[in-house]
Amino acid sequence: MAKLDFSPIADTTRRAEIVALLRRAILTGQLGPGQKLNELRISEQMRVSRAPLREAMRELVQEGILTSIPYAGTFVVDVTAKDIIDAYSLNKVLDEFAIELAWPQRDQRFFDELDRRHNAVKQATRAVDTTRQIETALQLHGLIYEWADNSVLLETWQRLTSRLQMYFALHQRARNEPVPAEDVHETYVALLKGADMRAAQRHAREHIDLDFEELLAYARGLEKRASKN
Amino acid sequence: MAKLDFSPIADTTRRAEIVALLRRAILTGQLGPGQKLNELRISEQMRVSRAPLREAMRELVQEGILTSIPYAGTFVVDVTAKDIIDAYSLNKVLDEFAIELAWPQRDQRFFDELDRRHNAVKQATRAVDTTRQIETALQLHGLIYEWADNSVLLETWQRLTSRLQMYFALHQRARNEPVPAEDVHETYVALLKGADMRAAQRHAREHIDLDFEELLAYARGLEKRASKN
DNA sequence: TCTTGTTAGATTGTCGACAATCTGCTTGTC
DNA sequence: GACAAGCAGATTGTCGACAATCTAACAAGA
Repeated sequence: MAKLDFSPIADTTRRAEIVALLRRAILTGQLGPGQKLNELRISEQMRVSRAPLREAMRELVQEGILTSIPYAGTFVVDVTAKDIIDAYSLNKVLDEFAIELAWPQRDQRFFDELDRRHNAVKQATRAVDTTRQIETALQLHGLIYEWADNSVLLETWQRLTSRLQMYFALHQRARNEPVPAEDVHETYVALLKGADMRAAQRHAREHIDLDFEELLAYARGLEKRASKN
Repeated sequence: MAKLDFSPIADTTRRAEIVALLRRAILTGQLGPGQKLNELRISEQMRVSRAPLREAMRELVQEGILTSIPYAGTFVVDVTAKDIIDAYSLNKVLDEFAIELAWPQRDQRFFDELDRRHNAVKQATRAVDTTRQIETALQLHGLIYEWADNSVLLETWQRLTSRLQMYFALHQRARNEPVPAEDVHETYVALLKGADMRAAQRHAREHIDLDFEELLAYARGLEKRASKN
């Protein structure tokens, strides 16, 4: 009999679906930073009672994309330039570590998956679907974390990714120009297939710094607008 | 008029208190790994309804010390040897990064706080209060993260600390012998006051590895006992 | 005019009850 | 005796209502 792997069945609780809905709304920028989440209004819109909604919100608070003030409300986290800097500098460190751990684990399945995700990025780029472009790029990026075989590291990166995705979405949304169609991941993929680990680590840093400049400019804009308070 | 800083007022929601109670119970080992948390029973014991209790549990699930299976229950996370290895290896990386960031930020207040926390450890050691000993040691350790001025890094470390504290508590609980009374932090503190950053980073790694060996032995014991399933 | 007290409305926090789901046992059938 | 169906019992998930708290507008007094 052939060995068959079943994937976990879908979460069947409203709570889990609400979490997914809210997270998506936040990470795509439909819910902007600082915006308040009115429990009654949202629960009515979703045709759900406040109990599972509130539980879902608690999860997202711990996930770091919502913040809660007792008796005042729950809000989408504010994004400051420093937050972005902090997230990115940590991401660099984690990247280096992840590559180091994943390096000896690379196998055929790794390379196949690498190509698959790379193609997904290219496809989203061609389709000019910016949201999906961000998603796929982060998934490509996350491969080394999945292969690093360190659950705590993976979990940490996934948390960080939530924020990065949010930052990128805000950035994309802010500038109306279409996203560059060129593929910036070609070198990264090639290096991960190669034999020079140090080179891969170095490139991960530099590649990140690339988009970083743009993102920072956007963040500084946010800073200024924050003075409107 | 003298400048006066007020600290934020205490959380006044039941939820927050429940979170604190549960976290403490788990981190001190009163609630062991794999143990199920019966909502009705706990809510009755705490004289609280299930709503805030469940919200509190959602937070702790996201914090990584509880795990939830829909319609089955919420349990204290299982601890495997690999979890401990993973947490520690990540901790090393984060430590190096934190020291690097905190290094130029060191000032008189840093040194004062360093001594204060170091004394707290020594006092707990003299009093043979193992729980407090773990707490204070982690707080001493956390100083570099607080001074690193990177909110994402600090948050990440605090999550990691939850687990480390849990692991240590389990370890301490497992062995009945009293904790060594000698002070293993003397060198660490001295190095943080010194001028050689690399040396401090190196020592952080080695110092961690010290307790690590013991902890790992305990973890492997857990592994074996897990076969009782 | 500025400050302080009051009040109404809205929103969050909490509660008790009901619905959905799981687990283990019993029952019946072969 | 083995095995599937079905039935309690317990537990989690969800709901609607009530209590506690905050906010903002307004009134009263210095």
